Amino acid sequence: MTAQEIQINQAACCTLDISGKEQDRLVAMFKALGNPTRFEIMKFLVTHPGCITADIVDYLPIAQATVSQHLKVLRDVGWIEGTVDGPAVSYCLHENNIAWFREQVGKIF
Amino acid sequence: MTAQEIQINQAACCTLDISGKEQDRLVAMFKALGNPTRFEIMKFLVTHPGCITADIVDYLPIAQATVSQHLKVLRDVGWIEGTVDGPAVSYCLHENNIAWFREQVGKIF
DNA sequence: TTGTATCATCGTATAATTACGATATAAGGA
DNA sequence: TCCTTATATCGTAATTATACGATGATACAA
Repeated sequence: MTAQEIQINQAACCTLDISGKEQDRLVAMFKALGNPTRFEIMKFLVTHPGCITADIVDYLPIAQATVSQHLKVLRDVGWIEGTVDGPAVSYCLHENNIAWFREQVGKIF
Repeated sequence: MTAQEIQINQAACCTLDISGKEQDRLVAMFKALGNPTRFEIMKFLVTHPGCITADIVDYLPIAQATVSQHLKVLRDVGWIEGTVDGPAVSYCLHENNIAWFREQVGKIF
């Protein structure tokens, strides 16, 4: 169920300054970090900016396929960005999106 | 520039000062808001502090049992707090925990 | 006590997530 | 070209989340 699918039974007098696609994106960012493994990946990236997937696979006790899946989730919602570097992919935090997230959290609550 | 000053600058960027139970709690808070319905409930509470469950049930297009379940999740992780008021329960945002969340997000990323 | 209002919990069906091994793809070297 | 390295994707089993109606629990008024 997305923000657009939820049919509110009351006038829009109660909405804050987020809704629709922006709200869905924010919720997706919350959801992505609501997983212990993905949170751990984010923590790793803070201290290892520019590391490649293999580094994360070595660090975590889970299979390569699973790490790749989690990286895709984090990429799709905008927490991180990957740069192709030969056969490898180098990952970094997506600073702009992180700033946007922090800004939204500050605005809403 | 001394090594100490460099360390201070790094700490200002990202302290990564979280682990164990605190990290689990933070992840649980992320997860709880990573659901569109629960996010909508939080938005409603911003503009309707002290409202009761029935108000939220009227507002959302989902069954009372489902709303109650979502409220329990939000309560358990600390986003909101409920006060018994006769047969009803009045809900508010848990300001201290929200401040803690914002602080953690600011510290880590 | 009986009835009503309010909310929580139970049981359960369906959907989504998470993990894995196997396999496909893409870059670059021999 | 063929081989190696590094990732992504596929198929799938197990777990978890989400929603519902039915029912249980609690407060209070009549």
